[in-house]
Amino acid sequence: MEEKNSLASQLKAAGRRMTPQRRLILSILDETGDHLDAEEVYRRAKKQNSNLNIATVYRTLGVLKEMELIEQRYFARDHGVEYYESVSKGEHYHFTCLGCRKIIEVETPKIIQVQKEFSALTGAKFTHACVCFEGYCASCVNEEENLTL
Amino acid sequence: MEEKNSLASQLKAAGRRMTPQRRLILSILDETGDHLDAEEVYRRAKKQNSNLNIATVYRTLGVLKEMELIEQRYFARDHGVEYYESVSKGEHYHFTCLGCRKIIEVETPKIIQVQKEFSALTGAKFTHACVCFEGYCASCVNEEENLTL
DNA sequence: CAGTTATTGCTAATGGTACTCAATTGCAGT
DNA sequence: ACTGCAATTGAGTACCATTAGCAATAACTG
Repeated sequence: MEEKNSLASQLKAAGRRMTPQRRLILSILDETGDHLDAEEVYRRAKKQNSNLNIATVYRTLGVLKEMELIEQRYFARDHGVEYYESVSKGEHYHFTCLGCRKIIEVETPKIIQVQKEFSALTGAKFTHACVCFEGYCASCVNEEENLTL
Repeated sequence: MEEKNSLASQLKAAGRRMTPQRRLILSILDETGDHLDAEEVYRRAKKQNSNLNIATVYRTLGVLKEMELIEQRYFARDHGVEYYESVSKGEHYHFTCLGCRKIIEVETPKIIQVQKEFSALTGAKFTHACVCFEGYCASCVNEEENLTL
């Protein structure tokens, strides 16, 4: 309830309003550990509000992103689609397995280091880094080897 | 001519044919230092072959990528569009300035290090890393400061 | 030179996202 | 609680980069 109040007041501060749709969509992204695209958010949300429209999902994802409550991601397998995840997780990156489509999260301080070095060198200021890795996970590498033998 | 022969035979090896359109499109990507999207490749190529069709550009970019003669890039400013550049350059990444839209190339071994560490840790095999940075370059940072003062 | 088949050009389709607009709803002030 | 107004919604449509289908053309083989 604390959370809802804070969300409502954050919205208000930005001249926006709290609506059931927004609450619903944010709760879906907060509760899942997955990375969802607009379509999947829509599918899940529609179960609880069958009247919901996909346009509202896109709009809501937009405002939640603007308020930095969720983050936009792209995955190597499909750069044409935007995925979202809640910001509550720490800084991390994504490895997509081309074999089984699994997404493995990669934690490393090195990306931040690159940013710092580049900033120090050039004076540039970073706002965002999009990093996605692509390849085959250990078990898919093994399967592939078995096939080619 | 050595090059053309090797390209032709590479194509042949893959059951493909050499065509003037393919030669033209590859030469454009080879000669420019820029990052071009399909539309821009099309615009430039059309000057030399006014009959060329955009679908051919997309198809050709596809085969050149498959043959690893060019690489696909995405930039933070516009993830909905694919950009291409010739592979002749070394490993590098891109920083897009949100102020002036300039693209600065970032060279660092750290990304490769991340891949190696992750591979060692999990046994995964990398095929590709998509890294794009976004922010403001030094001169745009300065301008911004002047504005807000 | 002829036959096979990859490739081209054209056009229409696709798919994710954004826009328009009338109807609805949240909320501040009464 | 009631009103007024601006923000939001749902529905439909538009948009734009990319892809697919297909008949005509052209590149390589013998």
